Amino acid sequence: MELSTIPQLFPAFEKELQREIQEQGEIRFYKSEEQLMRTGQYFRSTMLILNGLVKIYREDEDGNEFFMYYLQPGQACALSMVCAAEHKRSAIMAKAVKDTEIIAIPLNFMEEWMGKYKSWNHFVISTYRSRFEELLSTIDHIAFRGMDERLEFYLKKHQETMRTNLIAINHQEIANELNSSREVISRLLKKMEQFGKVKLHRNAIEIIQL
Amino acid sequence: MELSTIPQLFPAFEKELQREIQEQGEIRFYKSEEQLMRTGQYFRSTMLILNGLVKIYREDEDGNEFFMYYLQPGQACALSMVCAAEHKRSAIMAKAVKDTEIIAIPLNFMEEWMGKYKSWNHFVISTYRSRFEELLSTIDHIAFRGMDERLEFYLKKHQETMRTNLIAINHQEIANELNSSREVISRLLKKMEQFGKVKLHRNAIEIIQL
DNA sequence: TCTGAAAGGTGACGAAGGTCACAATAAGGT
DNA sequence: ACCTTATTGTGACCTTCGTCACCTTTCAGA
Repeated sequence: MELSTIPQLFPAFEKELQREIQEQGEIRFYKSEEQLMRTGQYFRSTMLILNGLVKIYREDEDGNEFFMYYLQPGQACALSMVCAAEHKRSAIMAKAVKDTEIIAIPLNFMEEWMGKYKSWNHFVISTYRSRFEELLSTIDHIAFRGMDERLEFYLKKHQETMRTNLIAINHQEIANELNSSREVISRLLKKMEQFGKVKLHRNAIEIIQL
Repeated sequence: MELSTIPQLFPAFEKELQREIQEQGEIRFYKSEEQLMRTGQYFRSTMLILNGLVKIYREDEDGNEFFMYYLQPGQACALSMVCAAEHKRSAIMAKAVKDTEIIAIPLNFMEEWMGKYKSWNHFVISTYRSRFEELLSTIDHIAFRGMDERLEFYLKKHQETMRTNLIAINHQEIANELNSSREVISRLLKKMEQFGKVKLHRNAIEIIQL
């Protein structure tokens, strides 16, 4: 299947680069819920998402986690680029939320291709750019918005990304991802239900109107 | 003075690139407190700091501002790169905190040099990288830490960046930069004074022990 | 020296959100 | 059908922080 997906997901890459990726990259599979990388880990490669879906979290020393953004097929983990290049520990945690297939590009090729392939260079830079903007928008939310707005935004993102109005998740997990507590999330969800924005089910939230 | 500072501040750049920067770049001066760019503005160029000091803020629609990080001589504004490249409006505000001299590189050269000069390419990427990390650390603070810790961190950054133990600033301004309120900052500072961490003066804070 | 503006201090109060304890429901396995 | 466990609901309470009102101190300029 890799033979078909790489040109499809990365059509801007030169044929030769697509071939190299297939030759040098190592395909890996992760089951849903499996961690692709842990906070504190070193990188030896950068990762391109082939299919599935990945969520990126920030963690602090006390184990609090905090959802930042999604990575979709055709995207790369900007942090793995940062860390691989600087030989630094990972500052983030990545988790598969569907069964996910990635291709890992060893650091040395990543560097080599930067000079060799214009399209790779462009890809790396535009990856930084888009993640940069995600981070800014994340900062906006936690700096300027209340938990109610953040919850709505979270649900909206989930809805758009997963393309479904029925979100299969429990309140505790949402609380973790927003670095809040279950009771608070439960209360806010209840309020949203009263406003007709969602309908609550066990282990699921149905989006009505956001 | 530009003739000497560019090779000095950007020693990794090829001689030819240094010459091009001097030829194509436009030197601009900003007085302390002057804004280098405003939220909502379009970019036609990216900026390299030659001397002085610049602070980068995030602003929301209601005019709340929020300090993110410093830019020092030899550094570039990553956001101006993002925005210039994508023809997007600025999502940030930049303000000189000392009299500051910058050199503005028009967008088309920025792109051209990416292919032409390895060192420029590397510079752009490492600018993204370091700003990326700044943003992550900013997120940490607002997501996981209370105002007390954030205030200490703010003062520490100021102290390190300005290389002085006497910070000339009033409480209201700190409150603005942390998106808090004067009273809260005053109270926290008082508490820090009781713990012997700082000594408070009018329009100034003396760092004792952080 | 006087005075007004700026800066800082303080108490009261409220809202948001975190924590605790425990009740109510629902689902799945036996 | 019954029991166990996971999930959700709820009230009480606390802390942090923002806001308001008003006071005190400091300082620069008339």
